[in-house]
Amino acid sequence: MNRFTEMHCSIAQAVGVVGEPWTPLILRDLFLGVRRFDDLAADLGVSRNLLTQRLERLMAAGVVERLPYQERPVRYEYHLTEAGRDIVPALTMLMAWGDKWSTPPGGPPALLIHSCGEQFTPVVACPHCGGEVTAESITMVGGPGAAPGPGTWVLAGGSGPVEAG
Amino acid sequence: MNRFTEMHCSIAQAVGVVGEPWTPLILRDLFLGVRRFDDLAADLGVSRNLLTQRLERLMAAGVVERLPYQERPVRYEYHLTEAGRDIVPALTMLMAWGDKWSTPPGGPPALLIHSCGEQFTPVVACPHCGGEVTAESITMVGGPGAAPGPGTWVLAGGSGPVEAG
DNA sequence: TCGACATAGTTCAGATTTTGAACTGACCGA
DNA sequence: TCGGTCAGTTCAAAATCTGAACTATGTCGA
Repeated sequence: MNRFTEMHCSIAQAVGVVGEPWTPLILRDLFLGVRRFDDLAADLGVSRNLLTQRLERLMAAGVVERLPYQERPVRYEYHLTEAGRDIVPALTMLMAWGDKWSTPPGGPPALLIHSCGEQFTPVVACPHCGGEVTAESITMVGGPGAAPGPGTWVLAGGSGPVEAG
Repeated sequence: MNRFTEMHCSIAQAVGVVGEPWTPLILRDLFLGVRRFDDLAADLGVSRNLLTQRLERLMAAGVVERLPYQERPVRYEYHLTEAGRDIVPALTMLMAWGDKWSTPPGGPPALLIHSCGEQFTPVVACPHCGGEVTAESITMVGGPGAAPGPGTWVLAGGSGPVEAG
């Protein structure tokens, strides 16, 4: 729980859980197979106490789970839960944005291969028409849970389409 | 510039620019049409000096631009640039994740309408086959810019597909 | 049985960042 | 001249993060 998770906004909810410093990179590493405390700390360069705290928060949020991989002494590995794996597509969009707008020297550090066999740049799509989702092609409207409060007055009351852009 | 933007990882690049506390919500508000300093501060509940700092960083990164909307006295509005609008699809994925895993009381605070006319939940897709991108359907491999260093050893050397999940 | 090593943390002082409230400065309108 | 608007700036206190050392549990080799 932090101030973001108390806002009536789904972006704030997500940011409150997976948007804290280091957390997206922790999730990336877990996805890539870096699962042990010392490996995460070494790979990321994050301080160990903060890593402890972030993993605790992610476990409390149900995004990460800790599983023993040996007894005597008991040692644990961290794994993404279903909710954690479900954030991976959003991470690929961040990666694509970083590649596009931050032009790393020598080209992208990593590439994505889809199960269809092709190397690809991910896009967000509308599942109804299959068309691409861009800032220009969408509108946000208040939903059933719309409520007044910080971060929501724009949509409060479900008062209809908001002109955006 | 911060320690994330110095890493050889596109996710870290993106997080370094748009992942600081409050920044995703600032971008959301700019997208929704909240453009003035006082409106942003009031809507978000962020301290004004931090808002100043975040907007400066976003302008330096080319994600936001400041345009005068009146003279005498000169007053400015903040707008998303092309790079800023380009992050919006990723924000919709965070929103969808928040809706799915954080079950807000009363339902989602906001809904998305695509230009095709349908209300939708965004998905990440492969532009080659149109298939959905999930943690299970993708593999990451080292790209041309792969380099050793914090946050990259997993992919360093372009040593081939990484088993993930 | 001793010492070195491995893993997964915890502790804590100092540095950095963020908050919250008040203040500044330019201008308008009555 | 007074009050209000807008876009910030200033600054002390609070919260967070870093970096290094330390703890705890158990293995292994000599």
